[in-house]
Amino acid sequence: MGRAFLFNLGMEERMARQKEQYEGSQLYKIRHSTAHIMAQAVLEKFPEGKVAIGPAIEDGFYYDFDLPRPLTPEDLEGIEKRMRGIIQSGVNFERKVVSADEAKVLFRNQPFKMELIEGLESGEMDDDGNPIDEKPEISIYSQGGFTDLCRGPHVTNSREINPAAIKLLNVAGAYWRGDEKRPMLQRIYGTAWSKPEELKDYLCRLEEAKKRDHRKIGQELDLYSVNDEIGAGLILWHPKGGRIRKLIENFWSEEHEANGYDFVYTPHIGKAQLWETSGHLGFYKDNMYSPVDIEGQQYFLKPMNCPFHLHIFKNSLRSYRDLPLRYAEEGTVYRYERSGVLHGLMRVRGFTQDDAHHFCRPDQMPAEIDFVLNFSLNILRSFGFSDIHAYLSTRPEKSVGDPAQWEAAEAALEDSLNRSGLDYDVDRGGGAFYGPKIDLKVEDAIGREWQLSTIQFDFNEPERFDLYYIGEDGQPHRPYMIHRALLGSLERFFGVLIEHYAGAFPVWLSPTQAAIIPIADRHLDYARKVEAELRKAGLRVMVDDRPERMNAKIRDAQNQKIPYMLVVGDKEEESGQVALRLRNGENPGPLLLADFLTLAKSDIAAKK
RNA sequence: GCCGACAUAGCUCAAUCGGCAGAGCAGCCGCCUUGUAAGCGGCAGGUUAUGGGUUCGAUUCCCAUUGUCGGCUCCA
Repeated sequence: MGRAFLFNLGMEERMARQKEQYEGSQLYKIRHSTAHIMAQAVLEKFPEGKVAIGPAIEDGFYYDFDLPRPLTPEDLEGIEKRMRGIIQSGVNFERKVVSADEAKVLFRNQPFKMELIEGLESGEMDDDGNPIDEKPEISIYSQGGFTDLCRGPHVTNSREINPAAIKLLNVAGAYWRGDEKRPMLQRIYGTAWSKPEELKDYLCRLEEAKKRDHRKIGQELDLYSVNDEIGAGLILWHPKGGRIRKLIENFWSEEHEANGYDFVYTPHIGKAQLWETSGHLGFYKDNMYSPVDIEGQQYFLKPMNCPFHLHIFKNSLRSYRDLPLRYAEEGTVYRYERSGVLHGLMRVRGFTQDDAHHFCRPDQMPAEIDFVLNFSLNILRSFGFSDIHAYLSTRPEKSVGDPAQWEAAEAALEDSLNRSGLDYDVDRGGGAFYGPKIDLKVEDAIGREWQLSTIQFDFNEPERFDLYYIGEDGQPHRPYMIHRALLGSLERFFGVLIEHYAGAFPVWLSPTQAAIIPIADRHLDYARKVEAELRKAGLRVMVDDRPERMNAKIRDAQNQKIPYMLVVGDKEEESGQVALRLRNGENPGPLLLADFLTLAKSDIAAKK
């Protein structure tokens, strides 16, 4: 995504206001000032160190340094201790406006600051390195012998910071100005709050996120793995993960079937010429793997499915009566990702997109957008994502296609968003060069946003492949093409699902829906009868027939996050009942098998 | 890719200064026949990620490779 140029519209205005509110808040000042105090502590330890920038960020702050040696965790402890000392000594933060020349003298030994001053002086960028419109005044802040180039604001005295509510979190590498061609600096991340309880809350939240980490749960529940010998970023779906994937795919297929999609299947490789025509070898080559040679011809692994779908469209002469056409495919693509960015299921090198391409007439386009947006929302909601935010990205400076078409497409996207009632942001100029798009992001159970769906116009490929249909007038016309991935990739979607539910998937997606737990061996026959009955009704159940105590079986079922545990003993066997226990620890107790079945079926139907 | 940290049994983790690699869980075998989150005993499990080097001797020190983690950049 390019740099966001935000316009005032609905939610973004609210977000901008929130951001402004944050930047004016005491907490913001506390964090920003804590960053300065950290820089002071670091420079006391490494007088020859160079400082870069150190802003307050969401939940905390960071500061970038160029230091003579890598920092260790022990260094961090020492720095944090010294910071508390500085805070408690009650240093004042003093602001002073200086001329560029004065600043240059002050910071003559700080090359990064010098660069910032030059930026400020020429009126090109602010002290965070962001482009600005007006030439700002240059201000400096000093505290306890440490002076920093800074716009502020800051606390007036360090006593406003609670030394028990700050904590340094970790050290990481970061490029100066985020540019990989420039020096790598050491960035220390920290967090700061008004009260110690808030710090504790925040650390709990981090802990909670760690517990939900799909990589951890993926192993605990035996859902998937990656293997050294196979390769980084290549996913092995284990039986339980595979079961869930299959359930997702079945639901996906049914919904697509019922909504006018056709299913297509396409190969994993295609000749160089295909990717020349599509333009991928021009603009996407960096993400594509080296070609394989087949009888002297170069073939590339596909990074996208669209060229194949375009060829299916092209394979027959199309009438305006045939449109819209909706081709859907769970297409597995391979993209080169730099080793450092790989991350569990979220960022991989081979993944399956739930892809589709819509081809329609210009007059059908608004309805088609409405359709695809609503279809997407319905599916996402079925998976338990109720908080969905949309992002509309419009025409960038460099683009292909007729500007009038762009405008029509953007208007259709925005109208459709308005009709949907969704909150949305507009990223003006943030679209791809080939068309505007809507991205949908879902909020998970602990408030994090994940991008899943994307709905993109493409004015490029129909042109490149010379797609046309015959109109009412008997003449060829270029169709509109919409590219959409709804769940995004099955791998990432699975990762998001795992984190959203912390592994406790809704019943309809649980690999095992009920564990039948016989108390003693003599209950095994009855347990098998219950199993057979539930199987017949379509439930995924298992009997835990290990020679273990009931308590152990309950514990294991609970840890496996199986939705229903059905304990069967003498009483249940006599009365044709099962004793129901839920994975949240609730214990509704005995009920007739038929009643349990009704309950389970209603939970499944409600996608609970 | 870059910066930093890390890699020991299926999993979670020990092993002092360079001196015979160990525990819990899981697995297997047996005993117990059990009422809502771990019953008891035994057995087995290792080229210490891979390759090289230093050393009388390397899990430990050095180099390379692969992978993982935290970030940067990028992104479904």
